[in-house]
Amino acid sequence: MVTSCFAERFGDFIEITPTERQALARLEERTRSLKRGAVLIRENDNQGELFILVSGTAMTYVLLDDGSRQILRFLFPGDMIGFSSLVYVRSAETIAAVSDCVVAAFDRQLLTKIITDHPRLSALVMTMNQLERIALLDRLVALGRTSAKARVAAILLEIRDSRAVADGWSANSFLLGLTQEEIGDATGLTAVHVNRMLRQLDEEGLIARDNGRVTLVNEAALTRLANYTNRFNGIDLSWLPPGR
Amino acid sequence: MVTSCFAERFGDFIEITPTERQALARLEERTRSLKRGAVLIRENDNQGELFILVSGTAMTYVLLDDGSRQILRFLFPGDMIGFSSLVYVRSAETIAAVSDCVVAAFDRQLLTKIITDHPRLSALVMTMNQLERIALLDRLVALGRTSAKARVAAILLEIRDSRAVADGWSANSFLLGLTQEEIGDATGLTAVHVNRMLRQLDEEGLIARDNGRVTLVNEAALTRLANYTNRFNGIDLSWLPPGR
DNA sequence: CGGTAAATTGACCTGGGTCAATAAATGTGG
DNA sequence: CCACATTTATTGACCCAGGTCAATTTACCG
Repeated sequence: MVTSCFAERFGDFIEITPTERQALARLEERTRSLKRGAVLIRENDNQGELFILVSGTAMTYVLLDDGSRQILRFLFPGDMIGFSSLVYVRSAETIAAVSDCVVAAFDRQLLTKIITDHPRLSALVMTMNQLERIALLDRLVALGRTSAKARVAAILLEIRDSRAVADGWSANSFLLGLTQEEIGDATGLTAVHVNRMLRQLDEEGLIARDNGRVTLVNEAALTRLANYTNRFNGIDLSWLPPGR
Repeated sequence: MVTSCFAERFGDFIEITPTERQALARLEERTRSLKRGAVLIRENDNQGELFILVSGTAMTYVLLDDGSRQILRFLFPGDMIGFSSLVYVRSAETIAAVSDCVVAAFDRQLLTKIITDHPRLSALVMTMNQLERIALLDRLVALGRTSAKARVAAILLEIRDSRAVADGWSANSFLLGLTQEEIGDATGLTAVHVNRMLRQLDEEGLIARDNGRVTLVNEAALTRLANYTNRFNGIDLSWLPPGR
């Protein structure tokens, strides 16, 4: 049976046809392993390749002149990587492995072919792009208008839910897999302040920590505090064209 | 001659075929006028319609429980509106008119049809979505890692360049068309602090102001200060499938 | 077991927020 | 075209959330 990380992402929503599955499988033929910290695409690079994350966690970020870093998004298995180097001559963001990862590389011409031959997959790719846009949107709101504590709470929930989708099951205790500096760079805070916020959330009984492992003790309160919405719910694919 | 705001957006890059032009024109048949301040789509709404902005300036924002607002993006003629209510049952963001505007409404089924019949237009829609994603990304970086002054400078440049694309010509003096409160809600600042930053930029000789009109006196310095990249340059459409 | 990356914590500082008062600008009805 | 009402812009005084710096401690790794 031909498999595809990307297809699995939407397995619960739609039935992929055999032809479609085959087309998607072609995207994941050439895999490559990355060690924690390795850079896959550097800002301003362009090698004309796209990727699908097969396993592990990756992230995208931008470095500023003063050396500070803004992490834009964490990536999980099934995520498509590198659209910004598709549309622009130079990539707007750097993409790097947060944990050891496996990625599948494919040429942009393969995407062009899918768009031409498989309208429904084309719509799925659009959907993925929108989901990603909305993840950015949520983080943007958090950075612009919520407190440090809320942002840290939000990222804990986001990581838990993203991992749940990739792994297929959800637990309220999980390995975070991020350093406090990474959390800070994602939330627009310093590592020091992230530490203080984690301690507070801990002291207030909202979470418990044990070496990288986080337990969401009071998820409802955390969700409220963080102004968090689980974006994996409420997806609507009723507008998709039929499969080919 | 059939016209399309959306098509014009990419007129410099590719030659649209007559059939394509016709398909796009169908998206803009039903227009509607909006008064400044009117809400087109409310957060959590869903009427299953998409829009193209024909004239004027609009914005998307999210309101938080405490009443604060984060403006995500300003929209200009040719922008497609409402993708988040396409992919989700409920819209993630509110869309409202910043100035009096005209929008064209079309049913999501029309988009489905375009995806099915016109692969190249489908790729163009994807491109638009990416451009929008990258606009969010730039703002995210600004909010997370740059100073208030830099963010205000960035928004001035962004508005100027966006308007230039929509109008087809660029000037270093333009009507901002935003209140300082709107600038604040877009940059994650208070209106009061936006005012202070504008004054500083003015005093430092980077800009000049005269009622809502802004003149970029030292654009190079402003660009450097803001860490600004003009995303209307460097677009690559070489991967697009041929037109039908 | 030494060496480095990551987490913690305290002391202190500052960029941007809050509150409040005033002045300009813009709109509205008559 | 005027008088009044409502936004919007401006400025000062003061405050605090989150940053900076520096010192330890703890975890991880060859």
